[in-house]
Amino acid sequence: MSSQYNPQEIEEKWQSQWEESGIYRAVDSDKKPKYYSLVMFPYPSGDLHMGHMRVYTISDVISRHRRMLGYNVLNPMGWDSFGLPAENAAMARSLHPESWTNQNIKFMRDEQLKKLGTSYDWTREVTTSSPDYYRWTQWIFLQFYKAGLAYRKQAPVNWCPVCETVLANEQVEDGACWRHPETQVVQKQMEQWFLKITAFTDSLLKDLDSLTGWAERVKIMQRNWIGRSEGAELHFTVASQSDLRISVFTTRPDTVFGVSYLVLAPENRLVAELTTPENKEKVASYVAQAARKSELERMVATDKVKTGMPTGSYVINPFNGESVPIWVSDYVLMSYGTGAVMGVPAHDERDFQFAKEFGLPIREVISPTDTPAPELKEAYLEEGIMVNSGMFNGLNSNTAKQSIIEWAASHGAGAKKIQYRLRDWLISRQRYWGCPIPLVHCQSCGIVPVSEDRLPVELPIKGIEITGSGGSPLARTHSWINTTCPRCGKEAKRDPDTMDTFIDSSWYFLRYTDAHNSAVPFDAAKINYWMPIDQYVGGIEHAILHLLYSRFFTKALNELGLVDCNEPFVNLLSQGMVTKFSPASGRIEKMSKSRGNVVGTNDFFKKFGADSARLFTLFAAPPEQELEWSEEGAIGQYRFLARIWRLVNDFAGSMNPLACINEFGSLDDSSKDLLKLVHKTIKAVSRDLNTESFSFNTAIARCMELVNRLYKYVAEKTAGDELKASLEELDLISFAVRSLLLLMAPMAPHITEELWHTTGCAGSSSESIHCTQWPAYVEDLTVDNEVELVLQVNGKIVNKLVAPRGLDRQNAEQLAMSDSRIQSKINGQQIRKVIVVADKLVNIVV
RNA sequence: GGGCGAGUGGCGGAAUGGCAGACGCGCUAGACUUAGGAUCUAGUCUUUCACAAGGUAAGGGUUCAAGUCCCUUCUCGCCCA
Repeated sequence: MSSQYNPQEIEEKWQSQWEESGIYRAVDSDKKPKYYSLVMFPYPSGDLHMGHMRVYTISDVISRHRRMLGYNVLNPMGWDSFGLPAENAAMARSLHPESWTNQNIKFMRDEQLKKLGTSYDWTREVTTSSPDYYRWTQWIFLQFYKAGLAYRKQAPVNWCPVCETVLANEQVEDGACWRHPETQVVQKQMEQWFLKITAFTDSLLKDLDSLTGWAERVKIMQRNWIGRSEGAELHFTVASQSDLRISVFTTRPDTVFGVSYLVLAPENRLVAELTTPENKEKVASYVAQAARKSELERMVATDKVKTGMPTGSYVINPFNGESVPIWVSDYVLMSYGTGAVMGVPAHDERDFQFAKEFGLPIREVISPTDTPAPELKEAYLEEGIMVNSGMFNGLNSNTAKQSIIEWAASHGAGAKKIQYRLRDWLISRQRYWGCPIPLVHCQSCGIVPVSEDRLPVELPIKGIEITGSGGSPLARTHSWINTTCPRCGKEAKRDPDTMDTFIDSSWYFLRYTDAHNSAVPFDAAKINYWMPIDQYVGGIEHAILHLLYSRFFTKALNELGLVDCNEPFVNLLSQGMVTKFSPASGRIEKMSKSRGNVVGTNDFFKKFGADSARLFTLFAAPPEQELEWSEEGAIGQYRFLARIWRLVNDFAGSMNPLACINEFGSLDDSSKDLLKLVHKTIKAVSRDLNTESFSFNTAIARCMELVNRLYKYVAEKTAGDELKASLEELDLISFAVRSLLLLMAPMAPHITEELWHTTGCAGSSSESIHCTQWPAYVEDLTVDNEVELVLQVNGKIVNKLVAPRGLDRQNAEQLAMSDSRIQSKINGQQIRKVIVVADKLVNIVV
């Protein structure tokens, strides 16, 4: 008589027992080898759905597996809890961001992550919006400031003139404010804080090569983001002011003889200086118009008609002495290179469009044939033979680059330059719900850091009004913004901005190693015991920013002597997103609330249990691929677990918990097959869960095969209603069941724990399956003595036959030749070649 | 436009260059019953009564042998512009 598989009963029971016994707590400096398993921590938005659960499941399986392999596992969890949604929620429901956030954290922790059956060490939980945490975010910022890694400069922000506030990029929709689409957002210059990530450009780029445990595509994305390009900086002297030079960066110095104009970015300070009086009005209005566009809009507009305005000034091309006009256009960005480019219409697409639009000369200087074309229909971008280029004529354009640079260098007209796309990190946010910047602006002393023993600079919680307009809430909170200067004691003001939330998440993994230290951000011994992270799991959407910033922080802290490691994440698994059919669009899309295609966690857990949900997300697709949620598929996993439940419960009375079979003994053929299958399954699942592959889907498939085989075996040994098996055979079944439970334990932690106890495997000390050693297999028992040999003629399968394992070349060939079907296929033709693949096939080529 | 990746049954997906479609979902038939969101058994790429033949987006190539490697084309996805 077996009871029904009732997941909600056993899952809740084990979750509370695990919590009580504290089996998932990591031990600092334990003798066992350490394993730091990390999953990207969530923003506490309030409600996780099945789509979110995938990443936590994957990371949890890895952690549990490693624990069973004998590692001292650190598997922590926390909350990336600063950010705009909390402010929006505060506005929408008149709740304080702090209470809204804390409420969400409680629900997500207790009702969602814990109910998934995760094995986190909750004693190390961190919350980035808690003063205990952001105190150290501020401390690290001050270390960066002292080391010259944080500095201040002017930068544009999105400004809504109606709200009188700064908008985040995601609050700008089609160039308008999200709250009133009729209001155009403008770009406004403000003094803001930057972190000098560019000081680490070389190391961030070069060390990617050492990250062999990262997917190549993620590394490529990072490389592209850093964007190293080799070229030259060339100087053009202004015609009317021989002491003024404009520098441009170009990757194509070989096209310098084709320059027919120079373009300045609208924000370039030289614009005002170089615009002649008769053009002032038009240029000023153009610059104002450009300010309304976001940088993204300007970059994306490659195919659109170019706009621009001549300044009326000219520069001299140092190579040919020509005088060419200076224009202003928004296709040039101030933030990249020097904010000025040379226009070579014949050999650059954007320049070509620009020249066509404004009737500027298009002069070919690189020709595919070495005979100049009469008229170019489009820009020629490839290398070729240089023409119209004075002394460089006839050279190959690619090799001429070097000569051009040398000429420029010897004539004071430029030099070789390596340019990066990566820019310094603007971290000031004109928002409330973020980490305050611990600096004071004093009229007489300037910028003064808050002294470290006065940290944290706490966010004011009371008396805050979040309305979304009238400027930053912090700047309007007089009791907070007004302070005294730490140096001279006179009246001063705090910095009104908060830090980008990417800062909070750039070091959270370091705090987990010593989450409650109130003297330092982390103890040196602890951090160097745990770091670096052995396996990081997270969404591909963070492939660039979060990972790059975290790498930067680690390198900076390493330089400051606070951490020994130089790269935080040894292995990285970027899991694919979860999709589902969305009735709104009629398409399969990423699961999200706004698309209306979410599957809630708790309804599913109640009906089918967390184990079924876990198994389905692991089974339906390999971790790096997209996964389409399917209710039927998930129920299929429930059926699989119920099948295990019945099998094990029915057998529990005959169970020998200690059985471990490593040899055939006097077992019959069918039993031998089962024994081999058990060993094969252990081998396959062990390999599938290994770091390189993480093939959870095939691991589960192997377990299913074992269960199917066990059902058949038990049926074979059953006469009437009774199991008629020898003691040896009962031991075999016991061993199979025990192995199955262990193999499935990381993936389905609740049901395996329950059955581990009902079968008596837990023993008298009642030890958890999750603290039990991962099963071992005997290699000899994973190979078959007889193999199926495939016989081919000219690569076509003719016959298959059973042959003893380890047949040598000659014997295999002989066996094949004597086969009657082979004989008739060859039919006396001449044999040209025979290929034998040991224990697999014989291919006869005629 | 550039970079990267992927195209395999009705569906999700398996397959160190060596038997294509493991495992699951769905479907079909049967059995059984305590009628449950059951369970068990068998079947399920295409054509064919069968023998057999064909089949991994399309076309070409390398190889004794290609889903897998190379080239061209198409489609889709992601990132960058």
